[in-house]
Amino acid sequence: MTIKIRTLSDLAKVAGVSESTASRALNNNKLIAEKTRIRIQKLAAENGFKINTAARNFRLQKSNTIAVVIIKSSELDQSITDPFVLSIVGVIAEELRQYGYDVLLVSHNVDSPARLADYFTMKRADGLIVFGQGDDIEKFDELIDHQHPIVVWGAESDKRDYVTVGTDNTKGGYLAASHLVEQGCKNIVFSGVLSYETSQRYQGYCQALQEAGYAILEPLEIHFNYDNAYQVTQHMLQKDAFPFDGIVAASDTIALGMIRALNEADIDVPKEVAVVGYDDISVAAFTQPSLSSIRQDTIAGGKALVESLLTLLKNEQVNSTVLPTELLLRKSSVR
Amino acid sequence: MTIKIRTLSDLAKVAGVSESTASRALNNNKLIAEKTRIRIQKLAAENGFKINTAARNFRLQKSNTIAVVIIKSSELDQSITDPFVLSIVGVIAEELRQYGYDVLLVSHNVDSPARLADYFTMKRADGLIVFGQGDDIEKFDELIDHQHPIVVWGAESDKRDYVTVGTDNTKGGYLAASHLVEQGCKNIVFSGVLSYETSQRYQGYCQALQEAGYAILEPLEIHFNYDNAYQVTQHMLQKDAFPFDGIVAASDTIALGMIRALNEADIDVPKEVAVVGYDDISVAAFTQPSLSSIRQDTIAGGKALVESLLTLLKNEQVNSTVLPTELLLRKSSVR
DNA sequence: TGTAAAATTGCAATCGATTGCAATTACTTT
DNA sequence: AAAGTAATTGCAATCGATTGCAATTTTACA
Repeated sequence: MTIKIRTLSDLAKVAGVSESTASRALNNNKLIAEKTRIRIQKLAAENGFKINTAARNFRLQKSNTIAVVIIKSSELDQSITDPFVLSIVGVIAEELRQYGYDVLLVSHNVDSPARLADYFTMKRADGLIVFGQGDDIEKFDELIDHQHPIVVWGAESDKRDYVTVGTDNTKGGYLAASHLVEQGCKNIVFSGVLSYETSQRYQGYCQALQEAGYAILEPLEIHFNYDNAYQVTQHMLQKDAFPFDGIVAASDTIALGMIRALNEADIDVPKEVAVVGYDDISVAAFTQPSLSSIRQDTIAGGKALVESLLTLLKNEQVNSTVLPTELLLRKSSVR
Repeated sequence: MTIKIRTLSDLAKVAGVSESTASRALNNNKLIAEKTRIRIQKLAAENGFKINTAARNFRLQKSNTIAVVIIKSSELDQSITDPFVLSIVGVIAEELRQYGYDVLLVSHNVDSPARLADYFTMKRADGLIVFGQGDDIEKFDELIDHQHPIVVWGAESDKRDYVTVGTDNTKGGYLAASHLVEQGCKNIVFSGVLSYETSQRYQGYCQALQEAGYAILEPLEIHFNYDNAYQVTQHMLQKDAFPFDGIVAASDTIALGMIRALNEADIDVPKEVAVVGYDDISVAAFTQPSLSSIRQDTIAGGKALVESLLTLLKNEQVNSTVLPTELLLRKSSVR
């Protein structure tokens, strides 16, 4: 190896062929005689030559990259560190790798002037998987340009027709709330700021309470992170402003933060306050007490997101997916 | 807006200037008169023109991207879905965003023929943050080319001088094991396959047992995932081959999987078997029983990784970081 | 052997942005 | 007003790979 083969042109020179031949040989183009192809491929391998992806992608006008966008709806929204989101991201990354795609992990502020379509015009991604419809679905819908291959985790929007993958949130909220009703809770509150997705859970909650003839309460303004849930609850307890005996939490993280505050205030869960979480993150079964939760299957979810997106990339139609959901009963809610 | 401004050349044409001027104007180059700059920037903004990153990065020969590489040391290694790793990845993503870098999330098989340096020659990343030294440090060290900006999460290697960020694993193992000794455990086992990082924890464990004059056991071959830990433990229990009264687990995930199996076999934790985990993942405080654990601060870790890498990218020297670590006592180990 | 068809290979344009250097225009200053 | 300096702007090459089409070589067949 006298000179370092850095570019395709170097490779071609050493092989004594033209750049076009070298390029075609590496891409296994049948236009090139098999003998030549093998010779050049071997030469490349021996000299550790790798194609320059940046140049290649630029020329081909595609990025071979899928951006996983996690939308921050506020400064307090730490969904990028939420175990549920991260675990589904892990699944997506692994899945896309098998299809040869790179994964760009991005967190995006709703209020940022940049729009999601920019990822395409800037040629940074061939497709988008988006988390976090946020609280303002109109604003979110504007972000989405369904001219492009985009799949959203969450709830279907009536107004627009982008593809979503998610679980039946209304049913989830309903299951959680009606279970608490059955357990004899009288003062059931929904806990979590209303995003588009969680507002459907809240709808389900409302429906269950209505059927039971109970008063429907305003949801607690708690953000999707553990600390906020803990602090807000602690604060309410200190002010003696916590009259609830049942909680439908919008995420397990929220549920756990609240339970911690309750524990510390010596309030028994589930006897004094019964709690149902949402997501069924992997540790829910091991919390103290173990956490009843509405299951959202991250593996099925991640796979469905990827599959739908890949189909869109092939310019084929895809319908939104609603994954089955169920209530897992554990100790935090069963008296 | 009669014609769509797609490229810099379009923009220049509409603005009535040359491409060079347009380019410089967008980059706020002082060579261009302020009036012109503002005019062109406004034009670009009004027409939603965004620079083509692919073209730009290609021309500039950099990617503006950091690859976060999670190395799979075997098919059973699911570290990309481990909450500890994912949560630190979340921190990294958020941190790098603030510095304007994109994050490429990659899982990489140790046995894959591709080498990490390929990410550079292929111009896919300007720098690498790597997780998972695996069990074969020699093999790993070969992967790492310290000509390039690479920061590794884990333990320092004696042989090579790449930059690492991690916690004091020997101390962690020591703290965990000697605590179990204090609790009166006689038959303490270390649980988790020995990677380079965990073997240091095992060292610490050995040291503690030695000081106590106890027999040192072979570590349990459990992979870094919840299910494997659960299954292996369950299997041992069924075969009546679980003679331990103390467990130093190599991760919280492992600890939780084992505790689940113990719980189901009606073995009391901590009375019959005391358990200490590792990582202090966010839910450790809420498990049943709450999990004693060696803390690894993901926020400090993520920030240190990013900071070190950015320094390397500036062609400056960085030393490896060993973050402080501590034992958090909870119920799983305190009798 | 001659010629048409098939199989290989090469030429040169192209993707879109950046930048050194040259060219032009605008100011100063005498 | 001339000449020199400073401030702007434009020309054209460049980054590395791909690909339509033309050119060349090989094969087939009469």
